[in-house]
Parts: sequence; structure tokens; C-alpha cells
Amino acid sequence: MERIDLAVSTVIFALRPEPHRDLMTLRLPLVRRIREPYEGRWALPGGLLSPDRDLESSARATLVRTTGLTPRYLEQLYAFGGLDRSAVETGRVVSIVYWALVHADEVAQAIDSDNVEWFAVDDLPELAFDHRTIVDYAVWRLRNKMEYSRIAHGFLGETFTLAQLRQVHEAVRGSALDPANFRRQILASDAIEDTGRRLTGTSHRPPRLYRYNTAVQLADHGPLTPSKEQA
Amino acid sequence: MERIDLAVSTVIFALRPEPHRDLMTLRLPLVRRIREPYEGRWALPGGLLSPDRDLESSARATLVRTTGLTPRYLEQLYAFGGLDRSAVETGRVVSIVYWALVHADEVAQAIDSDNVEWFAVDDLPELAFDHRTIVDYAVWRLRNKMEYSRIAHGFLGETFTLAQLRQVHEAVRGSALDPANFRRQILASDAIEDTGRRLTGTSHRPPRLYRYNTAVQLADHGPLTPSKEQA
DNA sequence: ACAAAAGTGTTTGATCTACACCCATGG
DNA sequence: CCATGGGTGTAGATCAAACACTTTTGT
Repeated sequence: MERIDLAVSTVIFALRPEPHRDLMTLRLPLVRRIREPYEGRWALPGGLLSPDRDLESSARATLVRTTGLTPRYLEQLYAFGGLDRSAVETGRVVSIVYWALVHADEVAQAIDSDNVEWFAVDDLPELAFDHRTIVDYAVWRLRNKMEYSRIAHGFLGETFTLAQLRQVHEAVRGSALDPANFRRQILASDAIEDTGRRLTGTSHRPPRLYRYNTAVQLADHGPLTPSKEQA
Repeated sequence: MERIDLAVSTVIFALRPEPHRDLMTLRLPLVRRIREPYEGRWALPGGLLSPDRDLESSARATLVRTTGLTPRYLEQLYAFGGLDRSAVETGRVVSIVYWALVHADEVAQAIDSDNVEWFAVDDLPELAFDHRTIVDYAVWRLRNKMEYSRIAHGFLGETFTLAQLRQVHEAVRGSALDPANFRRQILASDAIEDTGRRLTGTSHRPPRLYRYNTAVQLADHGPLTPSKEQA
């Protein structure tokens, strides 16, 4: 009987400010393949599932090893198991793909290697395997989930201004938002709370600093909490 | 190196009219296990992934074999890969779970066996493995997706009345809906179109028959169409 | 004083909800 | 003509978009 290998890969998103643009760009790290098939092509970071790790911790372990990143937000995306995903000689691989968000500070600590490079999602190179399909799906999920959950948190630090939060939404959407209406919507949703402090040194009126309201639990992935999922 | 088995299982939903209740009940078929571990317990229909099938066709094949069903709606739910999902002696299993909708006519054609039984989701027996967690998650996804997509179609035939469509929504929600407002919302969404025909023999005013508007494509699972998914 | 972003108010239109009411058919 | 569900109308509440306006800081 032929073997079916099980791999775990991750699509990692980060935002980077652009010098000559008003919106930040959505970027993701890719790893250059050093083996056939697709040697030299860019691919998602990932690796085979080891028998002593569950899926999520396998994703985390690979991320630390290949990119040096430890995302604060990590969620399962989809399992890809088509027959023609890999080259014939390699054998069949089923990939369970996760997606992750990291904030800018974490990116700075990431590994700087010739074999890891960050690309803008709107300007990707040719990818190995079906990884382009996977990335497209992950981008779609990110944009979608942005609208009804609070994952923007994954791109931000502990405290942040409303403008920063709005810029995250704008970057992911790819278009601007009305600051006044954005403020009202977010505040009305009870997703964030005022810290009482303000950000100073801004050359204009100092904005309030907010933090995420951990008391409010949005049911964005149902009865599957990280702990229960492992059971 | 230890072996990791890959299984594919499915949570199948159907609706059944109840004689002494206004709402239909949401039901799913379970299979009695004939082997350890959990011998005698009820479990989701499923089986090991065979090397010559992709994930979705593996799910379909198992469904035909164990329950005789060929669902019109089938979508991937989640991959479960915790370390303690199975008993120690059995070895580790990663399950890729699908969920499916069948309509009442199909249920009638289903296999009638001692080892397959339909249960109301609100009245489940003790299940094998972590299948209870899986079912809870599937129910949550069904209820959720009902609100923003057109999956109710999966419970209905080619044509249907607005009352039938409403009853599907009510059964899944578990509560009644205002017929007048429901009508307006559905019609405004362009999800269905009038066939011009009516349902007769009803002892009251004959309702129009509608069909789903195939021209309208709702982006409910993004760039992952069934064909692309296999690539 | 001025620029620039923070933050507030207001108008308008769309959409949801509840519920009254008319319509068409079988008995 | 009556019961029953099909189907329409409408007033009030809620919510989102657009945009004018006021506030508070650094320079």
C-alpha cells in the first residue's frame, strides 16, 4: 500500500508601512525550496507532521524553525488533499494549512535568511505546488473574517489608538474608511476599552490608547476553543 | 517511526417533520462501532483515506458504503489531529471531517440497517472518540452558515414554496420566523426565482413554486470552488 | 496663529420588526 | 361563507454613510 504523507503549513500575514503610500501593505513570508520538486521556487513554510505533536503545535514548531516567528493569532485554514498536488515521484501529500497574524514588532525579530523573503500579497512570485491557491484562499478568509470578528488585534500590540486600528482594517480591505464612522462602530461593539492613557508626541491632539476588551467573547469560531480542539 | 493514520468522516444533516410539533427536527445518522475501541458506541460514518481518492470523493465513497446516501451539499468542516483522540493501543489518527446536507427524499432511500440509526441533534447518545465535539462544531457551522448563504437548498428539492424554505430555516434556528418578513428578505436577496407554477391541492390559496437562482453566485467559500480545491 | 488629526453632531436613506390587513382556494 | 395559509402595506426603531463642525495638541 502506498504511503500518504501528512504535512502542516502556514500562511503568515503581517502589515508593513509603505513610505510613499497611504495604506500599509499586506505581506507574507515564503521559503525558497532547496529540493526537488520545485527546487528554487517559493513555498509556504511547513513540514511533515511529527507523531508527537498535535496539528497546531506542529504548525508553531515549523514557524519557529523556518522563520523565527511565534504568531499571536493562529487558526486552521483548510486541509488540501487532491491527488495531483505533488509531483508523481514524490508521493502523495495531504497538507493541513493554518493561517497566522503577526504584528510588526515580531517581524523585526524574524530570521533574516536568503531562503526566507517577505512578499506583498498583491505581488507574489510563482509558487510551488498549489500554494498560490492556498494563499488566495487565506487572503479571502482574512478579509472576510476581518468584517465580523476582532482578529485585527493580531496585527497590533497591547495598546493602540483608533487610528492604528483603522489603518489595519484599511490595509486589509485595501481602501480607506471614514474615521468618524469607524470610531462609532468599534466603540458601539464593545470590542475595545479605553485605557485612560494617551499617545503623546504626535504633533497634534494626542489620541486615546485602547486595549482589547477580553471580557467580551465573540463567537467567531464556535464551540472549538483551542483547548477543546485538541481533545 | 510511528504511523499516523488519515481518516475522513462526515456529519450528515437531514430534517424530519414531527407529527406533534410545529418545527421539524434536525437529525443525523450515526454508525454503531463493531470493533474496539468504543465497540458498541455510536460514531460518525467514516473510514481511512485510500491513496487513490481525494478527500471529498473519499467522504462520498464512505457515505454510499455505510449509509447509502449521496448528499447534494458536501463541504469540508475541519481537521482534527489531537494526540489523545484515539485509544493508545490503536495508534494515532488524524481525521478530516466533512459535513453534508441531504433532503428528505434521499433519506428514504438510505440504508436501513441495525448499525445505522438517525438521531435528533438535541438528543444524541454518547459518542465514540471526540465525535461529540465534532458534531457540536458542525451544528454551529450549519446554523451560522444558514444566515449568510443559501445552503438551505441542500434540504430541499428542485422547486419549493416559500413556506417550505422558511420551515427549513426555522428548524435549523430552532425558532419561528415572521412569514411576511422572511418573504421580503429572501426575495430581495435574489437567491430564488419564481417558476411561474404553483403548488395545488393545499386546501387554501395555492403558493408559488420557486427554484434557486443559479445565476447568482454567493461568495460563501471564496476562491475555493470544488474543482479548484482538487488542484 | 496654523496645521493636522482627534473627536462630536446631524441629516439622510436603507433595512429590520411587528403587526394589521387583503387575497384565493378547499371544504 | 368560513377557515387557512399566501401575500401586501405600513409605522416605528435601528443602523450605516456622508460630511460639517468643534477640540486639542505641536510647531
